[in-house]
Amino acid sequence: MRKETSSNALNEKKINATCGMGYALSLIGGRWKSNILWRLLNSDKLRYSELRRLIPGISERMLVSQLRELEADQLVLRVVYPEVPPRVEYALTDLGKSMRPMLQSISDWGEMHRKVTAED
Amino acid sequence: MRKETSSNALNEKKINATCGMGYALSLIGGRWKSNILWRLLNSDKLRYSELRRLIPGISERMLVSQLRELEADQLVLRVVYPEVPPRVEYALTDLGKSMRPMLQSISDWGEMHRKVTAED
DNA sequence: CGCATAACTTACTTTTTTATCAGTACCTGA
DNA sequence: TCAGGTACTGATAAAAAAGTAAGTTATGCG
Repeated sequence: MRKETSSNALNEKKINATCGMGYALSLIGGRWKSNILWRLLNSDKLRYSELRRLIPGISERMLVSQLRELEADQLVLRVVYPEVPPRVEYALTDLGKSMRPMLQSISDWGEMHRKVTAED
Repeated sequence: MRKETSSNALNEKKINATCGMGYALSLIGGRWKSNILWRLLNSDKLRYSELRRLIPGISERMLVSQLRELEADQLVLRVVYPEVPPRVEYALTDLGKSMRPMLQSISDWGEMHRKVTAED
């Protein structure tokens, strides 16, 4: 759980309140979020079980919690079909889709950095 | 300290090895890094004490450790002047400067997201 | 009835990251 | 000689993030 009054939490809050960059990173910075977002950017929508299969190594707990956070931040839409067995589909919202150029530039820069520093 | 063989560490390693985005985020994702990088982007070079003053709330230990990581990742250059009292200046490397468009796009998107979600 | 299935929960532990706070070395000017 | 500035280091503790493993729910099918 989060302790809202710790220096830790307060520092994070202060940073995010003043800096768009810190704020944005807090939204996409979870361990598995980039991976999840990447999958969703490349396919219209995905079921929970598809995401689980596509992302090797992720636990159910992590998959759910990252999805819930993305949903709370209005980046991902969760659609439940009242069937048995259940079916739940995840898709990017418009706000989520607006991340594409940013995510692309992060990805490109990362690959560039990796290449450049590998030469040493 | 880091335990290189934990599932946690292995997961991170695997993600970063395959995904430029995860890799890039691991370089700029520290609590204070965006702040430090922002300052350095906006001024040619800064002394340790200037950074400390510019970034309210950061502890010396955090400032040093974040700078050291940035240095290890070849994003920041550390120049020591053998004077008394000591003078140490930090500046972005060329690789560091190459982050500007990426950081700008992260920042812009963050501000946009904040504005849009504040309307609810 | 009892099993299978999808999409989760819950309880708990481990690992990682941040914070706190007290040093250190060096010379200098008073 | 002694306080003061600069740029740190180290030990320890607190907080947060991530991982592990075992439930849960609802229902259609054999």
